[in-house]
Amino acid sequence: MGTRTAAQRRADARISYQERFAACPANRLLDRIGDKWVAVVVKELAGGPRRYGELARAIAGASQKMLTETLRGLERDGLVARTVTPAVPVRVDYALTPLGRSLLPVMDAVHDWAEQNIARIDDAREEYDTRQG
Amino acid sequence: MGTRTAAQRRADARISYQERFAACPANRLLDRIGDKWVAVVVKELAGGPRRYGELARAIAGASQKMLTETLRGLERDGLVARTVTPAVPVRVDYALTPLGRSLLPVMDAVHDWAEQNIARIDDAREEYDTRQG
DNA sequence: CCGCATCCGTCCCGATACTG
DNA sequence: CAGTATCGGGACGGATGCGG
Repeated sequence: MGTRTAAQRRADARISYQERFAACPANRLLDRIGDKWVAVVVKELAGGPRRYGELARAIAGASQKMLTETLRGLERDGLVARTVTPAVPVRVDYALTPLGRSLLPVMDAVHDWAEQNIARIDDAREEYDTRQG
Repeated sequence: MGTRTAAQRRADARISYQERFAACPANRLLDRIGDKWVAVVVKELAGGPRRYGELARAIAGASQKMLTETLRGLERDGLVARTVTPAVPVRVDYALTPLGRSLLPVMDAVHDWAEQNIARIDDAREEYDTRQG
């Protein structure tokens, strides 16, 4: 011992890298907003508070499970506020917090770039695909 | 027949929604830049062209497979250019295309927001977790 | 040096059924 | 109305070995 194999050194390097990677704010944010349903939910809530059922109908593509999990995650991160009104039947509202609203310009930047450049990406993709079958 | 069950109607609604979802430029872009290694690779290439081996060493956390797949995906989308120099041994360089460079401000916006607000997210998360064990 | 092929574990996500 | 519980398929991502 005292010496390590190349594989061990690579593994160690990877682990320490993973730690720094996980600590990087930008990566963590992308992990969050890259979640499949976050963008749509945030966009929907940008128009004001919504009840759970309203979201479920507006975002028909998401299963109940994914919608709930997405909302829970956003709530945990302080981007969305969940308000329970005890009544019969129960009423639950979701709304963006100030922190969540501060994220909207970033989402808009992403959205705008996508609108303007998606055609170029599609072209590049098509050419790439035809070039190599 | 002629009538459909509620389950069928829901399934249909979900499918048509999925199609619109997949067609939305912003979602497609997030799908791309949300990929685990895209952000780091783009950031690395922002500093100029890099050889494959340089990228592999700089991004020690990614396996060879993921690095190659990420680069291929970016190349397919026209965000990265791949240049092969026939020699012995072969030399391969990767660089951002103009389209890829136009994405940098967007990535910066994400990065800046993350830098400024990640602490708030961490606080919210900690409070949420302690509140409900 | 650069990358592909293969195998394999994990975890995301959807479908379904049940609760208060 | 607003969830929770559980199960299963399939994609994602990592390790390893071979090929040009």
